[in-house]
Amino acid sequence: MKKKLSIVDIANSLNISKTTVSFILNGRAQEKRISDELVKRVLQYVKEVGYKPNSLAKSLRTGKSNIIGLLVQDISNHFFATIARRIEDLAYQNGYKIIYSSTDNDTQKTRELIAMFRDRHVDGYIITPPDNIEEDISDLIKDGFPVVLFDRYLPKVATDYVVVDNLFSTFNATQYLIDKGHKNIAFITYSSIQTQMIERLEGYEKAMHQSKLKPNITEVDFHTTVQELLKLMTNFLEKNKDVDAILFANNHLGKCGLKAIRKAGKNIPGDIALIAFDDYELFELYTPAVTAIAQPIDEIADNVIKLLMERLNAAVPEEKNQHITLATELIIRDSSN
Amino acid sequence: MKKKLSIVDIANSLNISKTTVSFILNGRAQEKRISDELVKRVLQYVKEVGYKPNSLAKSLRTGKSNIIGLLVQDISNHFFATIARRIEDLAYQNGYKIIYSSTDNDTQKTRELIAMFRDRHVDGYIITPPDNIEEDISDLIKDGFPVVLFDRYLPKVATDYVVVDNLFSTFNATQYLIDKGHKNIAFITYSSIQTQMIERLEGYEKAMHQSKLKPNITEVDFHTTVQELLKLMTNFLEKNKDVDAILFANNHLGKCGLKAIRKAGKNIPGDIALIAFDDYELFELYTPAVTAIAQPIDEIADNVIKLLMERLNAAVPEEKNQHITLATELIIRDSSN
DNA sequence: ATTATCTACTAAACCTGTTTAGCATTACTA
DNA sequence: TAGTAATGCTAAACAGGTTTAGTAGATAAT
Repeated sequence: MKKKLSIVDIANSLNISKTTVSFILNGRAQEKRISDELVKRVLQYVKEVGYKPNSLAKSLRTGKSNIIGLLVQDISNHFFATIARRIEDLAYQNGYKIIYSSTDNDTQKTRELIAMFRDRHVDGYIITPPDNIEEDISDLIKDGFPVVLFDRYLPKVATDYVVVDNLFSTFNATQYLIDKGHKNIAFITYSSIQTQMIERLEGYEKAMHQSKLKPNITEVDFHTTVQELLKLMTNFLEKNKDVDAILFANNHLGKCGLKAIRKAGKNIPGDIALIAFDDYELFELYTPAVTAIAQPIDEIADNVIKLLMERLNAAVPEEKNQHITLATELIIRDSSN
Repeated sequence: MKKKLSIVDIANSLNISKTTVSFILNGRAQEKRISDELVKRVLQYVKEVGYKPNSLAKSLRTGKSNIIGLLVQDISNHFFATIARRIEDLAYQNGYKIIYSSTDNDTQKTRELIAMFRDRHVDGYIITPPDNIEEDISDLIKDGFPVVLFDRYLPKVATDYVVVDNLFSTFNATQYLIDKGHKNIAFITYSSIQTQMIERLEGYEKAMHQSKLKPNITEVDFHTTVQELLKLMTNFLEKNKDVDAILFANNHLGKCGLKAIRKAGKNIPGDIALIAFDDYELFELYTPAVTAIAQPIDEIADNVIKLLMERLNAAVPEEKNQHITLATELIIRDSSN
């Protein structure tokens, strides 16, 4: 195990000061009036012996880590995994690494994770915030850390965020169902105070209200297990025989709903029409295919990174916050009906 | 922005040396004969002011970072995302954080990522290795870093790994198809020199050979896009009208195959039977449901972390390597046929 | 009474970089 | 020809911890 070279080793080998080496390696040679000849000699030698500065030592001194903290609700969820993947790629392209964790929408866990990230001198944060995390995130912002939220935002916290037009999305989807002649359209969602969920509910309610239809809303707890969800949905179907369409507020609910409907032996969209928030390969290949509200995953990731990079590269902290709202696409797959 | 407290601030406030504070905070008070009274006083004060040691400084001195580097093939793939999720949870439970990246099976990219992780003083590595990465991983091991591979292993590299019994899995699946009376069973896989792929191929070949059936193997390039895969599979179906069953070597191929079959208007399992390696919600809900080889995702993650923790906690580096092979489960969903 | 041992701490070195302040030379001005 | 400026480089401080080596005073052993 050959021990790693340090900047002192380089300096000693060349009989110069480590200060000089540091300046050269950080591109400050010109500014510091180091002769071209020496610069060339040092760079050549460094390359030759394969010296790589210890980034921990660098971070300790500079306070920068070139690491971005990514807190998603659940990395095993297709929506978040795909976004995380793209965020990762873009971050690397910008010279940043990603350290991530899943929050499970758990406030206490998220709080600890933020503390950990902070402790690790993370340069910037990308977060899908759980409830009641306002204070922790405000602290980050107050202390000058760039924070970009996505999927949802915190009305009380002034920072950048990237979301989709949830209200219009469910309004539009509900309207689509109404236009197809459905009257008893149910909405199944999580009981949540998070903006994306509230807006999705509002969109549904608005459309129903406009058409003078009676809303039928079921709110389930976020931590309900798949087993329980299945039972719950099956129950729902039994007790709501008149429901002829269901709008699901996210992919997980949609997936469970599909299972329940399948088990109940109902036909889609014959017996019951279905729209899920978030598209899914599953929905495309299901027979017959399921109509879905597709979020622009790549665009979300692109904008998140764009906002974060702007803040990271800003010489002076930008006061103004940017709020980006992207459009979704209603992917109609049951048009034959 | 209140500036962070350092250990010196704590020491000064209490009129003691920072050495003493350090010893107490690292649980070495007894060993260093610090009086119980002082220990209590320091801990009390530290808690009161909320002092948290700077982990970068700590890492710089100790060489430990409490970070695990996770290199998966693609975090947006359901199989890897689910394993990553569990690895993340278990790592946190053990006091480790995860820094991750997707390799895309790209050797050069992986090489750079390993260098980056190393540079970041990652304590241990969990890797799904791409081709030709033997030397880089051997270097890691030679330099004393714990490395656990999973999903596949490198025959030329002596280290711990967790895999599934690929050969038996495809042998068993093929045999299942044979037992159901299929004669023209095709195998669609990636052209790969990776162990898991080779073994899956071998399992298929072995079963076909045993039953004196003619193998029908299609190998596609790993970097083939979804579009191209679809076209390729559609072509395959057209040119192989006699094929009555297909075994797919992984979830992505299975998914694309399903799409192609659907587009070709064929029935499953009436016209053509299907088994996919890796289970998928998709396969369960597809109508009719698709038989699949399910990998024990939780078990894989559990064992990976177990092996890694054993190495991380070992006082002396363990010479012997542990190779864990887990069983898969053939989830039969087309039994009605 | 002297030396050895134990107790309860601590000064200083160390980890490996970056940054500040400054020091010889030589070149240029007044 | 003294004074100033530019050139080319470096010593030392610093970031914030851990670890080594040791010290002063009290107690025990010889």
